Amino acid sequence: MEGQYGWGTFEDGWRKGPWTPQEDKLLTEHVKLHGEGRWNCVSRLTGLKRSGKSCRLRWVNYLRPDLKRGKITPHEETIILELHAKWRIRWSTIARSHPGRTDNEIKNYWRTHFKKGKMTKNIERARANFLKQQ
DNA sequence: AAGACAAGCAACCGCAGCGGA
DNA sequence: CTCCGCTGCGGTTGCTTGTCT
Repeated sequence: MEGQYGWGTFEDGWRKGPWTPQEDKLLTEHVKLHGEGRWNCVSRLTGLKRSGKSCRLRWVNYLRPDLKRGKITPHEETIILELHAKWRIRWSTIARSHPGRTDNEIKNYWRTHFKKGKMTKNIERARANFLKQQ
């Protein structure tokens, strides 16, 4: 298995950096077999040299079968704006209310599209709409 | 064609909360 | 009650890709 890890490095016995298709496969099979959770056991059970933290992140943000992937549509953007008006920076809560998208994805989208003063009017409008519905 | 810069995104880090021993 | 390990969350970093000059 040596030599196929790209630039990933080892630290304290754990591998870090980008995931390989082999690692993805191992993790996917593990979740299929044992379900989500018990992330700290994944390395022991599968032989993956990844921390539980890293495994959970990879699964939640990339491997989950119900993920939509692809670009965020204007409709989804509106939903995100409204949810943000409601929950502010509770990304995980927003993600749960918006199936198919991850908190990391929403957070990244927000930071690149809205944060730097861009589309402030839209954000305000969404917040006003939300408050009106209260 | 090539270098500089910006945007997008995957992944890591530190911390807090929770539950079991 | 306290300690410790595990999980989840929000913030941040840095690599990759696209665009501009």
